[in-house]
Amino acid sequence: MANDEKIYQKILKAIVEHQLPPGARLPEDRLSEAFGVSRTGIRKVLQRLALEHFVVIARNKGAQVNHPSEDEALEVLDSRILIEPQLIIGVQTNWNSEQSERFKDLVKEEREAERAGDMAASIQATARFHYELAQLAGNSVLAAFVEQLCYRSSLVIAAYGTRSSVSCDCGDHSQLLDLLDQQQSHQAQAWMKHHLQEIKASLVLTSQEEQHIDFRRLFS
Amino acid sequence: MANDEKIYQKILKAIVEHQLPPGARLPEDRLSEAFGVSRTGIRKVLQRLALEHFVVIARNKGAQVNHPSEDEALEVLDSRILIEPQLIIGVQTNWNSEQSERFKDLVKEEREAERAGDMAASIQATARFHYELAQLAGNSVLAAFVEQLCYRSSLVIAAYGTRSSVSCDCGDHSQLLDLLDQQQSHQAQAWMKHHLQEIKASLVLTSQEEQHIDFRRLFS
DNA sequence: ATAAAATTAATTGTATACAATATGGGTGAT
DNA sequence: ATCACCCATATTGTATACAATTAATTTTAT
Repeated sequence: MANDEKIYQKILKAIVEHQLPPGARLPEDRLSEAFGVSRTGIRKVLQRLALEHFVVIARNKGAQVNHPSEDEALEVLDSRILIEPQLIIGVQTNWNSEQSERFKDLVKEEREAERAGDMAASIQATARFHYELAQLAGNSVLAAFVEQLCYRSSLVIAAYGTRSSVSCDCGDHSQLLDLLDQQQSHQAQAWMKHHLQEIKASLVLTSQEEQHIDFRRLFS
Repeated sequence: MANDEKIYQKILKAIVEHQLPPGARLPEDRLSEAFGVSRTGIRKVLQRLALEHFVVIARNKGAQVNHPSEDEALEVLDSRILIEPQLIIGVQTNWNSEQSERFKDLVKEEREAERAGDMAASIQATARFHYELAQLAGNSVLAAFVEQLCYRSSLVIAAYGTRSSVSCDCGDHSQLLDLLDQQQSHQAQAWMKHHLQEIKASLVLTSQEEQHIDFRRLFS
């Protein structure tokens, strides 16, 4: 793998695993000495992360981890609700016992991470479950977009999520696998939609988070 | 607008309008002298175009306009078929006479460009119709993705399209506007799906384009 | 004359230097 | 004491220089 790519992966991992919280500044020279490359390589990575909405770059002010707005948070989840259930149709046609085993392993990983209290691993495993499923639908253009949306969801959860958002306790991913095993694609589709709506509903949007609080009203 | 952004827009325009055909090389120094900036700025733009699949960058070999594979071509269209009809629901709820007028103007632009034989303007207007419609659905995350898909479609048409792909002669966009005016959202949805399927069907996938031709068989 | 090898030219990859811009601290005036 | 202004510091923006790689051309040997 190219060196840039490695740096990109490491920073992205730190962001989606909530090691770098929304709003954290990412100064170029600090990163360049941390990774042992010049600012040139760091800039390249930061620009990419910015295009993918993981960081925001303000001119002459540098990059910081994106703190998604409430609108953005909802739109990311709504996008997944619109796309992922539709992909189940394609997933079902490519479903076989081999895939079934593979995804059962993934669920096992999720469970172990959650049991161990390893939130970072838990977040990664959950996202992987969703976007590897998307890949199975056979459209790599859509799968790449869903992958991005899954990672953006991790960022959304960092900003607005609760314990239940990450651990997905609206039921287990294994329920979906059972439905796929039984060829109940229509129910699997409904399950996916409901699952994502639960995640969306678990977000706490305070709706006044530093967006011009009306002090006059507050203190009179 | 930032200088980078202007250069990005110009190169992207040249690509989607088929001024720069698939496969065309994009040497950094040539571009840097053309735009009057150093290679640094050009590289930034090329990296972005690469992430968005408009160019491909081979290590130590530079950038060239992407020549989408047949798979990619079909997947781009399939993605639009999956998403855009769904967006019609949201479009209908935000539809009013003001929007109706705005889109009628856009269709007029399309017609004039086609009548004048200005293919570049025709391509631009057609793409705009689709992604401005997507914006009206109220989800800017999805709208941005659809915008990208529309531009990628222009590239797909450059590679595999026929006359009918660009001029969309499966009927006119104004038909959709009529359905929206009459609140026939379900039919509008069906129209959109059919419209995109027509574009997909108009592609000519020769299925042997320089992918290891069997010379022995050919000349014996 | 052909094919392999070596050299030259062209192009990209990376680091560094300098300029431009924003941020924070401090001085001075009111 | 407070506010405005200016300077110092830190950080990003852009250009350039040099290294590394690839492609092309010439040379040389068979």
